[in-house]
Amino acid sequence: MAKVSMREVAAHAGVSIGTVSHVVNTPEKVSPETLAKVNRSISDLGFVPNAAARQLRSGRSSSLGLVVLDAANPFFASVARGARDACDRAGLALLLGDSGTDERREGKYVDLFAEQRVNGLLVTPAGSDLHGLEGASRRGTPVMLVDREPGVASLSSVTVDNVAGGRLALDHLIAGGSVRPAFVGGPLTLPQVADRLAGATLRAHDAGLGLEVFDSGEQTILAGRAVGQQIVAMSRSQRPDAVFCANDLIAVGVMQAVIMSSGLKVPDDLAIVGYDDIDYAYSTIVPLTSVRQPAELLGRTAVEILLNEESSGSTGHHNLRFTPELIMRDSTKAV
Amino acid sequence: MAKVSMREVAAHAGVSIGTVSHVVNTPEKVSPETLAKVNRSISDLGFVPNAAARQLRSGRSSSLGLVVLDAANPFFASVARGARDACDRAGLALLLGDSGTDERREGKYVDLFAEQRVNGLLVTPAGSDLHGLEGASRRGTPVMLVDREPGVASLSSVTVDNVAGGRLALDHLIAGGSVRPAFVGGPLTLPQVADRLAGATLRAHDAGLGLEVFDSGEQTILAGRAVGQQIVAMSRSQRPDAVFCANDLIAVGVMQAVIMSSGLKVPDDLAIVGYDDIDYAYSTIVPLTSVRQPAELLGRTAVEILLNEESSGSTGHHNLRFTPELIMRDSTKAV
DNA sequence: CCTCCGAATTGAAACGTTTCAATTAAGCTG
DNA sequence: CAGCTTAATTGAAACGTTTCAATTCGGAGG
Repeated sequence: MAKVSMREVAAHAGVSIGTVSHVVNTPEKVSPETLAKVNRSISDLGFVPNAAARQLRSGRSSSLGLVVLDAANPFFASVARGARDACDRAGLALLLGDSGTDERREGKYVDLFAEQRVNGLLVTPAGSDLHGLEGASRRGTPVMLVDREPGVASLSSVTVDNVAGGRLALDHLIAGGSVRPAFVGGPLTLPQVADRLAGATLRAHDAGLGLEVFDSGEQTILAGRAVGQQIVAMSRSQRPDAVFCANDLIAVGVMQAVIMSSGLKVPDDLAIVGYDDIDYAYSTIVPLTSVRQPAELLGRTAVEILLNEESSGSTGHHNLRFTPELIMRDSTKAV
Repeated sequence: MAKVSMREVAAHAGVSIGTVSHVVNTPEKVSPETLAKVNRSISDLGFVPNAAARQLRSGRSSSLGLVVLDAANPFFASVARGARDACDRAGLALLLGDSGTDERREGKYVDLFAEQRVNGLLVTPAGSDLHGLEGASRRGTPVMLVDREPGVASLSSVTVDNVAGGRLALDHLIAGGSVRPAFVGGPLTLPQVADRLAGATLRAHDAGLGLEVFDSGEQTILAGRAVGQQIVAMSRSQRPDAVFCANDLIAVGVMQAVIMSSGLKVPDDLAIVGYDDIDYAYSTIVPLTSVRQPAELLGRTAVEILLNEESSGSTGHHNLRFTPELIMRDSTKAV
């Protein structure tokens, strides 16, 4: 209870403070008897080292900060898991912040982590303004963008190619015989959504097809279901024969609408492709075909690059882009 | 880049270090001109206060630690959100640790947070052994159990009454006309699951009914679907007419199995009650009746009690138990 | 013109570690 | 047993803040 520092432990064990420090950090350089004696005092007194003092003196923090848009989103949960694994392996602690897509809160976490002198900062920015992050980087906290291209900003990043993902999805739908594909997603201002749509549009045009766009507004099951009901209500000749959804939750919603409708069947009347390949995708009524993003790998790699840049003291920036992969299941026709 | 401390700022602005500290912490006690001058130096030099030094000197950490079983589980995501809101309001930062139901990792986080001198620690313990937490508490880090009764351990806690929850679910099923209810859940060794089953069994017996138990092993959609297929395959006379699932994911799995089967309908042939009322429960094909736990409230209250005990310096322990609530939707028959 | 007051600023002492040069002890070698 | 070498321990100086008593300064009151 009463604060107990190395001073008290040293007094209790009859050694110097320096020796106590050695016992805690480099026990192999201490004689066995002293080691035992000091360790006994430590547990007798209930000594807990003070991280602040240690860090102040040594300069090391042995932790990393991660700021995500929404910790409850399965995609980010996976990213966080990958980052955590990489940190574990490097003996670092991972501090997690959830911005809730709020730029103000994001800034608060960035400042907090910078003051903690974390070894590095992984951020999926909520807004379009990256100046704050560039500032933090300039002030000495290495910053890495996750799932976001740096654009003109001079920052490192790890991303997944969203344009390629959109192309991949349309490839598959067209190969399956679709002549009237559509896109469901939103908000269309989100870089991730816009790029997926761009890739899909490109591929459709290549095949001489159009691509009708349904703006779902949000990326939720409910929003998807609303669009799905709209699609189901269309006349047979107007109705798309396949949809590419910007995210699995939207896809699940569309699927629900189709299945609830009396007559239509997935994939015969409407083929569906989702995005992210979240764990739940595998468990939908009709297992969902989806564009998989290597979420865990994204998190893991971000950490590894960060630590690498740091130890090599390299000044340049790394921008790594992964390629997504199509996971075929029953919600689309086999090729 | 080059380390810049208050010393450099003071030199650059031509004032003393103490004044710089005042500018940062109590700007109202500094003359306007000095304030402006120093603030300018701060941004010119890119000064970022060192949290370690501040904390070492002041003793305050202004942060709280939360260790959950699984950050990807929607229930814990809600708990974390509630805790975060309460922390925001108190001007504290929330540090999140994910034990992944691994006692070793949990211990690592507890130690880490204790060394950081967090103001308090919220933990949902992975194992049955609470001695480590009692130790941390004795050594000066206030500990609060979340969603776990302290048993003989002398710790504070915030929980939801699982026995009452089970009773509530069966109440509703029986009122809806069920004469052959069943329970689906697992592992049965998990305190939360065992208590829900106990409450349900009690209520069924009160009504002179039995309660068949299906052990799902895990709490996932897939595990639930497996049990569901088993139920669907039973003869009409053997088959339960209603199931109470220990968790919403299991319930979703059971529902999928029933809907995929040709003939059966929810709730007419099988009524289903879930547990947790996760956001997805509202979005299933047949909206799911569920026992709601006040997850956000749990997190928020845990933080508030912790801060309260601390400021009042009370030595006693508080054990608060919430009562769950039934949310009726279409997966059960209206009463 | 002297005194006294409040506001603004300063100086220096902690806070609890790590780290490294310096010291002591102890064991070998010849 | 003198002279070395190595291992174990010690002492003291940082690290970058906060905090508080002490100081300075410009007026207001007498």
